[in-house]
Amino acid sequence: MSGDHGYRNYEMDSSTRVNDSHKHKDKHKDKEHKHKDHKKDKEREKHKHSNSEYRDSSEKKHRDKEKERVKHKDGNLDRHKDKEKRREEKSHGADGKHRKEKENGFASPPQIKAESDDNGYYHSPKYEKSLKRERDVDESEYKPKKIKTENEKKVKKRKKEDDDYEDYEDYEDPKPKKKTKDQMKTKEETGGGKKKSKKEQEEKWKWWEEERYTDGSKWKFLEHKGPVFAPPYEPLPSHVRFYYDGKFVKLSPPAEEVATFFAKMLDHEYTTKDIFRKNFFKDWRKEMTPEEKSKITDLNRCDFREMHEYFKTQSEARKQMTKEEKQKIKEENERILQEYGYCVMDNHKERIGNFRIEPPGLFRGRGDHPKMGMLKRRIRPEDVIINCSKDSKHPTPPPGTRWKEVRHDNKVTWLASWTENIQGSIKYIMLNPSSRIKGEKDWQKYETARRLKKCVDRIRAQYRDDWKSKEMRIRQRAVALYFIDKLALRAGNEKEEGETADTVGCCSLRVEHIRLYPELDGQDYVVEFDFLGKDSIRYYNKIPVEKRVFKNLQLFLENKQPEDDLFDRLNTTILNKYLQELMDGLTAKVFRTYNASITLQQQLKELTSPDDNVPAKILSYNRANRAVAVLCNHQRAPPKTFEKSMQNLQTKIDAKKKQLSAAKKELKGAKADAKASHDEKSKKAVETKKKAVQRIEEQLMKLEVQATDREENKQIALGTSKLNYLDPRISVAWSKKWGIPIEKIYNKTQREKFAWAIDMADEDFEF
DNA sequence: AGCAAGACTTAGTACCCGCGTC
DNA sequence: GACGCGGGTACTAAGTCTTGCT
Repeated sequence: MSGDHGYRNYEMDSSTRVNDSHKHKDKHKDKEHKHKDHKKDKEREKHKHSNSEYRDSSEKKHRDKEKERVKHKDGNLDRHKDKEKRREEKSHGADGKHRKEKENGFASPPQIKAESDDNGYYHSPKYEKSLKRERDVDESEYKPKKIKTENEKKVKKRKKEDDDYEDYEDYEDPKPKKKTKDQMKTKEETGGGKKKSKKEQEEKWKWWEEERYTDGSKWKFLEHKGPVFAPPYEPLPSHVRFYYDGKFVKLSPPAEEVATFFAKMLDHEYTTKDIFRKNFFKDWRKEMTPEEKSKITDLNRCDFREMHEYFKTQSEARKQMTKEEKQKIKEENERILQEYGYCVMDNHKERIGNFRIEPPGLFRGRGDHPKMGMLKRRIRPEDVIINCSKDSKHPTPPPGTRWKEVRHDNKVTWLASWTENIQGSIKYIMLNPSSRIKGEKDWQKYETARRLKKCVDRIRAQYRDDWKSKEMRIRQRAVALYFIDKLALRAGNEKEEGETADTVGCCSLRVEHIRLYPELDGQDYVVEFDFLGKDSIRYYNKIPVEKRVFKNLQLFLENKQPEDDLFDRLNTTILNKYLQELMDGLTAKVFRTYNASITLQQQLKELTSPDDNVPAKILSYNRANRAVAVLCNHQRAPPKTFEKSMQNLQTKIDAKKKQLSAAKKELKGAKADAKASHDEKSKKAVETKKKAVQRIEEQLMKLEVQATDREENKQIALGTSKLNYLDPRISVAWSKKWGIPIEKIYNKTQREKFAWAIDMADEDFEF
């Protein structure tokens, strides 16, 4: 593991997403106090009478002990002090934010602009308007002439004078000058072949070699066909019945539809949970006719089993369909994909990420979600806002309907949006990760992380210094930042209580989430973290910290209740404002990206042995990847089939071993023969046998590597870090350096997403 | 200034589908 | 041809951070 990072401690069952069994349960469900400051004030009061809530007596004991240690002061005094301090901070605090102008979400250092102006652009005159992004082209004037599906004339990249990217804040020119115009020709991807190859080639557009918008717009032209709606509800056949109190009740279609949502989930654990049932029933009743409403008053008396059976049969039947039928469905899906799955953005056909509107159903929150089971209502065209360019062919709503609105906002990237009814948040239809608009952003993210690399030492020195600050808020900020940096914790925004599962990140950690051990297992100053993070994934870790951090934590804990905030003078806004002062574009999450990527790079260096064969090198890669996943706490439920598939693999390995010893025996025999007879034939036989042994040895080794890999991966998910945290150029460089085919590292989708990196990084790329 | 709304990234899981195996 | 498994993908929830309004 990379030097400075804490190890995750996996002795405990650390992989569990904790639902209702976990202790962090609704401790303070105080809906009226939505805002933190009030919240804090009120909480203190509340705690005077809320200590009997611990479910587990041993736990309570522990907490009691903890309480004894802490001397109580008057909470009110504290509170006033808090406020005063905050006011004071404000007065001479944060005005020094010399934020550089940001355009298009890119922090654009002046030199880029200057340079651009000096050098001008090279672009194919044909597309002048679309490429002249700097000058504000009047949207209405702009008409796309042609969709570039083939390799359009190369737009030359701006010339890069200075190879040193130090001065080149945001975008390092990946391969300055090395490329010639004609490198657009993409080689056929290995194995990609077939009829798709033509299309793929057409679509390969190297957006990363073009200029970016700097005027804050995300596109100049956008045309699409709108989203695909969920199919309308099909009432159940009359023989499928619903029973209430054992008696058949014919439901009205709306009520029936909602009932089917529940019926479909019958063998899911969700349906046994009280909150789920309560929420479902409440929302279901809203859909009932008055008669139904008066009749059906108790969910426990409802019998959905016949409906459930029906759906099971249906899905069975679907599986049993003939090839032809399946083929037909597939073709239909393909047709829809072709029609609705793409849009035209600035002369290029781009894949849409999610072009289907979420179908109605029962809300499945993760973890202990207070809204689980609520009805997620059907979205109609009247709920949907369309975003496209004025001069595009607007999508037509389904017959007899209309859109809520059609707007032309090129400052955003979405094509359509609607408001969802569970949380009231907005959902969007956006482009695929392989699109220019997502790729640029992704690239930029890693460039920001690389800029952090250049000043991280300074920042670290600063926060270490701040541990000694006279001001509490600064110490808290410094310790929090230390956690974010060392442990790759998330920022931890405030959440509205009662609206979501009770999960936390760094800034929202509460006293109850950490435990301090002056000494533990021979280590000094150990902090134990135990909390539910994003998606209610448990974070459990014991890590030794520096004495100063430890003392600070003790200080922060003084006079607090378990459910008080650990960092009561800090939140993500304060933290990010501060970070912004340290480096343009720096926020808490950049540390995660930075530490993940740098860890991968280090680990790859450390783990790859030049003499290893390809599978062994890949194992090393996966291990490096795994180190990152562990750092970021990316967990998964061990696959249900895990044990079994491990066994299968073991059987294979055993078989291979037998085969190997047999082959060895044969080789021995052959050698003996050769010795005895000295003839050519037997010599040849020895050679063949030798080869066979070698081959089998290799196969065995491959299997063993596979087994190790899988075992180590049991509860760790590599995908998330690979997709979101690791600068793909590191992986690409590694694969080029060791001659590992990129396909071994990235599957097709990943290669599409990271096309920019695969194209631009060479083997000496350094993060 | 403070906060909610908005936009966009990050996240785990369910399920599908193609492939190898029996 | 059925089966099962494992990777890949679709889905959508849950975060972070920014924007814009009062």
